[in-house]
Amino acid sequence: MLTKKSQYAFKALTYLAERQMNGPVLISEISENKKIPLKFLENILLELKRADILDSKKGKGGGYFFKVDPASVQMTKIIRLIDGPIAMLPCVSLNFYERCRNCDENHCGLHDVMKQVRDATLAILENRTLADLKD
Amino acid sequence: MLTKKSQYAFKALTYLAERQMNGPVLISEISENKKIPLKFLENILLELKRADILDSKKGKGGGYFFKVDPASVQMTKIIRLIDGPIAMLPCVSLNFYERCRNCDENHCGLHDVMKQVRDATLAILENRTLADLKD
DNA sequence: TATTAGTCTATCAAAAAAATATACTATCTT
DNA sequence: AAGATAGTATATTTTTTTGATAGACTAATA
Repeated sequence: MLTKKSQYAFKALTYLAERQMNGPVLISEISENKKIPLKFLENILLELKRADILDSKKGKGGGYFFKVDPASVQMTKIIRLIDGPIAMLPCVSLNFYERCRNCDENHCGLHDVMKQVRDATLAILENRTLADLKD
Repeated sequence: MLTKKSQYAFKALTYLAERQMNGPVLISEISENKKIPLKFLENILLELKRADILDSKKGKGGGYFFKVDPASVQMTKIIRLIDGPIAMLPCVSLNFYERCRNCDENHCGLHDVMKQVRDATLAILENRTLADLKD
């Protein structure tokens, strides 16, 4: 399951993507429209800014906006940034790999199945970008 | 990510599947061999018994054993029993569905993608049973 | 220089996950 | 029938993660 945090992130990003042309968007506007707790949203947007996906401007007329083309950001990037691993087991994760104790990855049936699930999942998510998420 | 609890469940079930012929297996034997906290394992096995996957015998010569053919139990059954939903969003879950507020499922891009991920995942997991998990 | 709006860091609360404790019941052996 | 074996049933505790909030600070603009 995705956490609420990453769901909020996707909603906020979708909102921003749709308003690309209108210049910077206020955190408070996103918060109200998408029903996301303001302070929580601040943290999320900041994280997305630090990851160079968004940028922001302070003061009057300020707000958040995309630093890069939404179509260039894979969904996997957001999930991994906010939630962490996409795979169902640490020993099968590409970006957050951890070896599993008590079982040999070469002969572990669970490992094999979960690797297949991971690949099937990535095949879909890597072909989707933030531009594909219209609400 | 699967919880440790369901990972433990899979390990224990694999161990039991491999020892089908030898009669009932002690909880303590599984616990030691698979390095699963004994008391935690007791709860897990009990849950699997209540779900009619395992059965048990008390007293000397007792222990746990399969009630049904391991080949007849899909992996999805275990995951849903122990962890709950397989889907990445509640609004896309078949067995634990919850409607999402603040977005229309018919026009939500996130919804669509996650539905595809769910289907791809299930396509794999529904074709695997406990008999496929050799360690 | 006042106002606007994002930044930073810390903290808190609630929920979920992981583990443990304790008393009880059924079954087998002698 | 007694004693040992081994699962049953609940409850509690601890730890981690998630979700949310607070408050002081900084940059930009009019």
